[in-house]
Amino acid sequence: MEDNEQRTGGINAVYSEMETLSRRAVARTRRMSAPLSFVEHSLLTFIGTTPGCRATDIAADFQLNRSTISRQLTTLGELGLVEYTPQENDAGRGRVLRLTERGRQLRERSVAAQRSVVTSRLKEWSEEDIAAFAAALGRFNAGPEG
Amino acid sequence: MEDNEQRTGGINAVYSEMETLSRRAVARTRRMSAPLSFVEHSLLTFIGTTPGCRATDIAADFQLNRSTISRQLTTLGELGLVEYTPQENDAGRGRVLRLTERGRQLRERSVAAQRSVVTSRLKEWSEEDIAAFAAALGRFNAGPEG
DNA sequence: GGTTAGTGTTGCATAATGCAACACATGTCC
DNA sequence: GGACATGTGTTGCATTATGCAACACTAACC
Repeated sequence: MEDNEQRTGGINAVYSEMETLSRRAVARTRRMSAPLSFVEHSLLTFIGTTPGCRATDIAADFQLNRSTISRQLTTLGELGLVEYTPQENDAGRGRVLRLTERGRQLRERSVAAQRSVVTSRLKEWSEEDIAAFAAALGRFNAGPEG
Repeated sequence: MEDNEQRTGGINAVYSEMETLSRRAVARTRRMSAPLSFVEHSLLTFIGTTPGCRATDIAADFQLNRSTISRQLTTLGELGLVEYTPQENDAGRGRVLRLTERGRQLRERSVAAQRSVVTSRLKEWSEEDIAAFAAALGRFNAGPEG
């Protein structure tokens, strides 16, 4: 835990850039994911990539009230994008969510549009730089809870 | 623009990790920036780091309606966090915003709390890795519009 | 000076969110 | 097995956030 200046400066830079990145990502989702809102898009992604997740898990991860998630899921359910998996015997409390085929398709379309923006921003990057960047992002996301 | 598989895979990974990163950043801000919302926190940061910015610039960047920004700024103004700079002769249209001393302090407190989470996640990273990560994030953010 | 275009504000409607209370299901303990 | 505790999802109600349209005001333009 050597707390030298260079390390602190690097951390500050990382945080600052991440705040910019996140603000722009939210704005981009607002612009490009219509008619999905940022939270709705995040719901589809989370459900699609978190097998076995329940509404309360989402609420904890998103830091939103359970009632908010419940209502959002009701909406997505009425749109035919999300559904409850049939009850299984070994299922614990709560109900397990999953995407419908339509949900997968809609999310894939939204992702493709936003990914094109990322592709454009990485236009001048070498293959190695892209791989290193992806690895660093993955390492950060997989890191210890803070 | 050689479009080989490895490059595409890297870009997909970058996008996927960024979506996770942004979702968590928004959740973290919800949890740690109280009583500031994510948008309010973003407003303070944007105004603090974008000299000469006006309400309409924020609306364009955040992809939110001007009326929404106007009301949010009214609230932040009543809280004594944001103010209009006195009219200058060479000022163009609109009114230029800036943080008050209280606004700077409140934002700094909020940033410090969130930055500690980033610090914790980078605990095992070498100084060089942190510097490289910060550089890559900066390069990405500074890249061409998409 | 008159016109055009950009900026910020407000009324109204809608969507998103939180809190509290509740019903229901699951787990625990005896 | 039954009583109790705990977790999950839903709904009523209030508050806040957001969008759209209309407006007033101001700066730019010819």
